Amino acid sequence: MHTYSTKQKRAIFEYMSNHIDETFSARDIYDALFDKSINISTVYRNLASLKLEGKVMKVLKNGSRKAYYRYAEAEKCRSHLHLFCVKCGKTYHMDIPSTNMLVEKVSQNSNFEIDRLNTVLQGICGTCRKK
Amino acid sequence: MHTYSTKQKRAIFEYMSNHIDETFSARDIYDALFDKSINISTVYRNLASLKLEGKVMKVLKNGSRKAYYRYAEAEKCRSHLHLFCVKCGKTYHMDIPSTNMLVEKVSQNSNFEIDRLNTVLQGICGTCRKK
DNA sequence: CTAGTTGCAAAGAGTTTGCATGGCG
DNA sequence: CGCCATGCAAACTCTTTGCAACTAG
Repeated sequence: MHTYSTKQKRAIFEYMSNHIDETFSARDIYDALFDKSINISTVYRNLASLKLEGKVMKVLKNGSRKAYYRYAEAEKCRSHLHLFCVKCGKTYHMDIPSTNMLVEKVSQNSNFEIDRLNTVLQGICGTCRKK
Repeated sequence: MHTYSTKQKRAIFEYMSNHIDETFSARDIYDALFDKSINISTVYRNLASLKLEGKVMKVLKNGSRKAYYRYAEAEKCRSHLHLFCVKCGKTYHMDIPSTNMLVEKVSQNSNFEIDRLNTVLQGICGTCRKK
């Protein structure tokens, strides 16, 4: 099954890639692209499709029952952990050798293979802690 | 606002505490206690209540849009990380130096305060990897 | 052309809520 | 008794799906 490049899909991806590290629900994107009048089903279908392609990452936000998505550079994100600030909604990339090494240590010690692309550490970022 | 100890709440908590480390959706519990004919709304209300009391932990499972809950011993769980196997649904408690170090390293390097009770590392456990 | 994509409306799943009734303390 | 919890049904939110019309390649 081949996949086409439609103006709706391009608009959604363009919007997300212009807002790296912000998380969006399907509704957020629908609203943000209101002027382009893209149907909400189309937003859902394209988010699923972009996720399959590894261009977008799904984030589960605790305390919320809906799904959030954010721009993802698959190759880079597969190698590091992500931090998600429950206050401001930003995603932080922990591409630090010492933490990456620790993730591997955890894998070895527990024989548990961590899925970095789908794991998001929940907490509060430095900026929000100061407030 | 005081809270009462009802037979429904006791049944739900008893069931969960007899199945430590397994995760349950509201529906799972509703079905498991079918003979007690507890209303599904009551299950939801009590899960929320038990969560507030720290007796139960909410788990977001990726790829699913529903919430899962599991028995939690608040004090112990506040100090370690949890691994959730996306294959078998079991939760593992990583009370080992390397994971605790991971949390501290992340805190130091990024000034990010990880919420251990709400963070669940996603992956595949040793047992499932062998299959 | 022709297979994938869109819009629309309707269906589904999971969860929450209002209200009268029931039960804990 | 008084207040909280329960059951029931209805409402809600988020997401998915069927289908006819449309469009990218």
